[in-house]
Amino acid sequence: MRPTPFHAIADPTRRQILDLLRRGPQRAGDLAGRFPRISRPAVSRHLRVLRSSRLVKQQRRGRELWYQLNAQPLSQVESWVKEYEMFWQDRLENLKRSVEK
Amino acid sequence: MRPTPFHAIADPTRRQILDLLRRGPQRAGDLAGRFPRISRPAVSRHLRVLRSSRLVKQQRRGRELWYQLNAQPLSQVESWVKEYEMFWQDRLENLKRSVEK
DNA sequence: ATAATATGTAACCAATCGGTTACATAAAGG
DNA sequence: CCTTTATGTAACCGATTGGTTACATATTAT
Repeated sequence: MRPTPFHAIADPTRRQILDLLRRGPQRAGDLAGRFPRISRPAVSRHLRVLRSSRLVKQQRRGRELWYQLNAQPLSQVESWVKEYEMFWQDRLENLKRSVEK
Repeated sequence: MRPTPFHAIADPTRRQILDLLRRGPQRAGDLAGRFPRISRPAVSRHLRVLRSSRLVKQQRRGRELWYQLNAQPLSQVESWVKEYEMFWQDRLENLKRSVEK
């Protein structure tokens, strides 16, 4: 079962990993090094979730594994959230809508 | 502990509840009625999660409880995702960025 | 008062999650 | 070859999740 991007970004560590990858591809070990409080295998498993939801791609280079951001699936999240924009952009409009009902 | 909006929208049923509430306030029972496959108490607990992450507000009207969308916390999700827009909008740019590194 | 209606909560359960330590695998270096 | 380095996986564990059924509470109707 492929986790939805909604599920993948629910975890704060996974969001942080994606944030790090915006600066460019990184090795698995480098990423793990950024999280002093959790073990390398834990990060490795977060990477697996991100991989299976297609948010990152991996590429072997010798014995190193480089992870690269693939933001595409996030467009699904954006388009969902976008439908809610009008509801917080002005509250008057929101209120009006409710009253009309 | 207040769940983040990221966590709240990770569950598909909760997203659907929010979708329903875009059309206007609804009673707890009406919402539950929209989900034939899961029990009313289950929906009630999803509502509790949404409540504690401030995505809905409730209002008593006699013996009915009306739920209303409060989209505000979703702006947090939107602004996070927004930072990734450029990464899927054109892949050439994305590729260039990687190569520069 | 009593019953009916609308809704939340408690107790329980199996599945999933996120972490750990120990082990497996694969490539590079001496 | 054997060792080191980089990384994933397995087994295990306690906490959380999402569902269920049974019960509690509050408000309206008879």
